Amino acid sequence: MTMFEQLASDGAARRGRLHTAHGTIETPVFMPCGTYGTVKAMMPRDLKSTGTQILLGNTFHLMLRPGDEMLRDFGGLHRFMGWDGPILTDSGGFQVFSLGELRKISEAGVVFRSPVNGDRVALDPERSMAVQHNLGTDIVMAFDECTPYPATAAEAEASMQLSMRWAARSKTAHERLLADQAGANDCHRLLFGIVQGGMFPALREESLAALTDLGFDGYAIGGLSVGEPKAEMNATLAAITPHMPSNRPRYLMGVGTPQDLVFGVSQGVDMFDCVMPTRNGRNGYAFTEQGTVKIRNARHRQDDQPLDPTCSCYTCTHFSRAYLHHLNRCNEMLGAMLMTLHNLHYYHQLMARLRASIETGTFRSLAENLHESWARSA
RNA sequence: UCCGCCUUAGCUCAGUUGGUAGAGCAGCUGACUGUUAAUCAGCGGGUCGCUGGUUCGAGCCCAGCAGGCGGAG
Repeated sequence: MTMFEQLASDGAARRGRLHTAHGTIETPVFMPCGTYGTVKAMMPRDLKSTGTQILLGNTFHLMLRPGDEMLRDFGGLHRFMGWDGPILTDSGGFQVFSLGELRKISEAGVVFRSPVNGDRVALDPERSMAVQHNLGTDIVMAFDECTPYPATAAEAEASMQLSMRWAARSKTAHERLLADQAGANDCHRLLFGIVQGGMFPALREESLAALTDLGFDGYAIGGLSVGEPKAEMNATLAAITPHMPSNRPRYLMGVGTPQDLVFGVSQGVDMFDCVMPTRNGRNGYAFTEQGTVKIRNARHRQDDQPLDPTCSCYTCTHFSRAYLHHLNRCNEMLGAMLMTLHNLHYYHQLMARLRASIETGTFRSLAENLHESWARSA
């Protein structure tokens, strides 16, 4: 059985299937972020009920707490957090970007100051691979540097070249770890490389070529949605996806809004992840078929309507906007839970509709309808 | 009845040796894209209890009054 199979296509959009040690993933797929071994405010059974197929964990955060060796000895992250589906782990590369002043980068790797207790924490390709294997992740991400924006061509190139050298080291370390585990029934573990290169198409192509020369199970696009204008992000994405291998999954990292997902799928992206549905949900911001809803706004104080009348999630079938408004005002945790539940349900429903439309060749008209509907409310 | 303390934003309170007022919360709004985030940011809002006095100038000093709290009878 091949690891990734393409079932249908509609324009550049692809409908596929990705096989992992913990199950098969229907693509295009959205993956919620479970940074610290939990998708915040969600129990695993909630995730299942919203249609979550695979979720993210984070190398950097989990190695700090509870520690990757502890998790290995415990039997892995899946058992620890009670999630039996696939898990993809970010390599810590995004923390190289997001922790800003708390880090020092060199050829060897990165030294962080732990945001937990100020400890000195070192991370490099070899350590990142070891941590991800200790966690027992299904999809390992190469250790990279997420290039900041804005960056000059020279800066973006230097950063990208460093990420490519780290990608080679990641692959070597990953294969050594796989060899060590040969015989264990759990060696079906994928490794994805990450394309960098800032907003420069030529650098992006160069990065992709470096990665395909090495050969990875999947190819991710990193370094987007880091503060650049939307048009620039879309242009950069559109410039690189046509060059990506069609027989491997394509993953757009850290993106995005529902509109971003539709655009990404239209460009042939298979996988997405983003904190937006969960973080924004906790902050009182809902995504609906009619556009976004800021539940804290005074206009919802006595609103007896559901968040989204077309939605079949537990939140929308049981509670009013007035109640969600009240919970948010009172800072009650149930508010964060119900809002997150809805947002994830909405994201996964959206992906399911996109998948179905690719199968029936109606992707384009669905995308147009969605944009019209979102635009009407905005 | 006497003595002391208090009265400043919707609420709880800061306001240094006199130089026409601030915070937190509440309210209203915005942001959030491989999570250092149940987070962060902006805005509106006050005859400083009332009436006089001293002073170039009073939320700050003085007198009286009103209301509140505590104590003594």
